[in-house]
This record gives sequence, C-alpha cells and structure tokens, in this order.
Amino acid sequence: MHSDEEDDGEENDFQEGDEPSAAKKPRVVWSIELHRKFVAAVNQLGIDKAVPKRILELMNVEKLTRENVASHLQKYRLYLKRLSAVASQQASIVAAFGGRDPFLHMGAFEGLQSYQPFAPCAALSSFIPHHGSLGRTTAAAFGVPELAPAITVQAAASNGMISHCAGDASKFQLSGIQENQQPNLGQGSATSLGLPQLQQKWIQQETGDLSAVFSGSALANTLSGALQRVASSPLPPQELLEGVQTKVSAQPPITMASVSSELVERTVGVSANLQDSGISPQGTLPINDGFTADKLQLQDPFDSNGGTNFSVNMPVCPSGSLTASSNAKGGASSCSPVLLAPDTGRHSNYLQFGVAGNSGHDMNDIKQDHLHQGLSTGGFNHDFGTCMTEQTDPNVPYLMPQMKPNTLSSEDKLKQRNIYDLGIPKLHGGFSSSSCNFDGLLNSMIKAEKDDLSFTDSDLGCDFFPLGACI
DNA sequence: TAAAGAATAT
DNA sequence: AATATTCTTT
Repeated sequence: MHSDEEDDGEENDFQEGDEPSAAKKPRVVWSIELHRKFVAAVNQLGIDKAVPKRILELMNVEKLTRENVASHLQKYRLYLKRLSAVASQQASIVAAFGGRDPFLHMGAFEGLQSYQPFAPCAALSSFIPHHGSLGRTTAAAFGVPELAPAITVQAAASNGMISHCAGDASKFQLSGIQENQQPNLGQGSATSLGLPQLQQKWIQQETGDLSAVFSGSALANTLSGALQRVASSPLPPQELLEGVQTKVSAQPPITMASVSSELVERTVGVSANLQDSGISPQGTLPINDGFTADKLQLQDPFDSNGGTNFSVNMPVCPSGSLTASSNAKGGASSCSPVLLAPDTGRHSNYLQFGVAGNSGHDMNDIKQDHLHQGLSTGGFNHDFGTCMTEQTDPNVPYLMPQMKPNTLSSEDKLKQRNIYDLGIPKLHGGFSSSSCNFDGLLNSMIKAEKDDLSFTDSDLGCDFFPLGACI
C-alpha cells in the first residue's frame, strides 16, 4: 500500500507477485493533447495506413504503448464510422435529388410520392470512410473526417431525452423561431409552434388523400427521426454536447400550397442552452481558449440518473489552440509524458469522441450499421420501422412530435397502414429503405439551405469538434 | 513471430 | 464509457 512509483512504469521489479495491490499500471488517459497527437499521426499516415505501431511512433509519447494506441484507435475508428455513416447517408440522399432540395422542385406531396422509388437507399453506397483527404482543414486537424460537415441539422437535443421520445411527444419542440429562444424543451410543453400543428393539420384534413397523409406522416417521422438521430447520435459531438440547439422551423406548407422555400430551416449556433435540469451546478469552467466560457454548456445528462456527474463540454477550437482541459493543464506541447491516471480516475476528464450518450438506440445503430453495411441511417431506421409496424406500441410515439397522441385516430392509423402497405415495398425486417429516405429527405431539405450558403466549417465553427470532457 | 483488429473484460 | 486485455486473424 505504500508506493506507487510506477510513474515510470516498469522498474519495480520486486514486488511483482506479492504486492499486487500496488502494482497496477495506470491507465492512460487520453487527454486532449494526447488525442490531438494521435489524430495528427493518424492523419499524417492516412486512415488506412494508420496502424498502432506507426501511430505510436509518430506520436512519440513516452510510456504509451502500442496496445494503448490500438485501443484508442479502435474507438476512434468507431467514431469515424459513425460520422461517415451519417454523412454518407445524407450525401447520398442529397445526391439522389441532384443535390437540391426536392421540395424546392416539387410539391411537397408529389415530391414525396415520387420520392419513394428512390427509396432503396441501400443503393447508396455502403459506408466507406472517405477519409481520403484528411489533413487539412481544421476539422481534419481534429480528426474529423472531412465529411463531417454533412451534419447539418441540429436538433434541440435538450435533454438527450429526445432520443427516447418514448411516448412523450411533448418533448419535442420544433420551433419556428430561430434566434434564441430558450431551450427548454424537455419540459413537456408541447405548446408551441409550428411544425406539428401543421402536420396535424395535414393529416386531419387530408383524410381523403392518402398521399397527403402519407406526406404528413412521413415528414413527421422524418423530422422526429432526425431529431432523434441527432439527439442521440454520435456525431457532431460538440454541438450535441454543447446542447447547441438548433431549431428546426417549419413553415407550414399549408396543405397544398407549395411549400415555402424553407420547409425547414436550420438555425445554427445558438448556443446557450442550459438545460434546466436541476443538475447544473456548475456553470462555467475556467476554460477558455479561444472560446468564451459562455460557450460552455452543461451537458445535460440524461444521465441524470447518476446524478453525480455533470459534464461540461469543452469547446475546442480546431485551430489547434486547444489546450485547455478543465483542469489538466496538459502542459504544453510536445513531449509531455502520457498522463497517467491514478487508476481510479473516475473524475478525470475523458476524451470523448463526441458520442453523446444516447440510450439504447445506439446499440441498434451500430448493429444496423453492420446489417445495412454502414449505410444505415442511424437510429432512425429502427425507429421508423417500429413506428410503422408497431403503431400500437405506446412506447414508440415517434410519430408527430407534437401531435397529441390522440390526434391520430384509429382511422388515421389505418391509413398509415395502408400507406405502409402500398408505398413501401417489402420492408420486412429492414425498414431501412424507406426510413432512410425519409430521414434523408429531411436532411436534404435542411441541408439544402446550408448548401446554398456554402456552409462549412465556419458555420459550425469551432464546434466541430467534439472533444468534450466530462467531469 | 509480430502486429492488427475484433471481441471481451474491467 | 474509457481503457485494457485477450482472442483471432493476417
């Protein structure tokens, strides 16, 4: 019990077997700095040639082992994979439409209909990390694959809860507003705005028109799916973690009217969204490095469960200036020895690859990834399918975020069924295609605007990356 | 055989 | 979840 000189690792030869308690080697903590090096190495090598040994060499960090790197790499790849899966999905969809927002060209309804044929998103190549040209942009510097930007939609993930949306449609709040409005979604105040009502409307009034219903529901699903996905997913870490709330506003495409050019509008940025969750005792950290503290957000934990921890998100500026870590002053530049954690480091900062905690769906996502060969579309597939096929399940109210459950009359449900039968070809087992498309559709819609603006990194700015730290 | 990678384990 | 360790494959 006395010592711990393993600072250096292996020199303690004596008490190897008898004093087991003292011998454990510290875990490597992938501090931001360390990770940065790692990423740099990976980028330098190229994603395909980046193997542990090489990476290790390039990193040139003492005490780091190949195994350590391998382990980290494994995780890193997982992260990249998720990113690209989403990105490719979006890209594919967009591409399918010639890169334009389908809604701009066709009426919303017709659009959806004709859209179906495209469905098989499977057609879209499977996930293949296009990391080919990593390396330069700031994003790249951070290890984000270049496609990252694909992620355009942000949902107010306020409290992670969206991902579950189990049953509580009220959790969603699609607001038509944009700049800042307070974020508290999560409250259950379904009240607000736009989108939903609109959809509700569609469905209700268009009872006679299947397509309309279809459209409505599809959209709704899409939206919710997107929200979910975004909320629960992995990706844009930073933003998610930050709780950046982007609003998706929908302009009520009143029934047949052509949809206003922006069906969905993404508003970026916005940050301040402090989740109300009661847990937020700590507001700011002394971190600023390029970023102002206010940018820090509490990450909201759906994790509230544990309660004990709150996380803070550290905005890292891709420019490489990131140094800060809430408390670790990793020290400067180059050769700092690996920061080793005293074993029980539960409170230390961990590097996160931007995986926002999401419950449950994640697993599905990943699995589907394999099933659909990476093409998958995140949790949405699953959700959608469930929704369609299991409407009755109270736990799967993905439908219409704000629509009150009861608004869907059995009749409507029936319609949905029909639609389901008609519209989507054999979904057996894999609802993928349709969901994928819907989802994609939404994304594309959303994305379209962005594209026009040629939004890229600047927009998200530094949020890109996701190195978040949890305390 | 060494090392990469996936699968598990902690 | 983050790392480690073990198991497989190359």
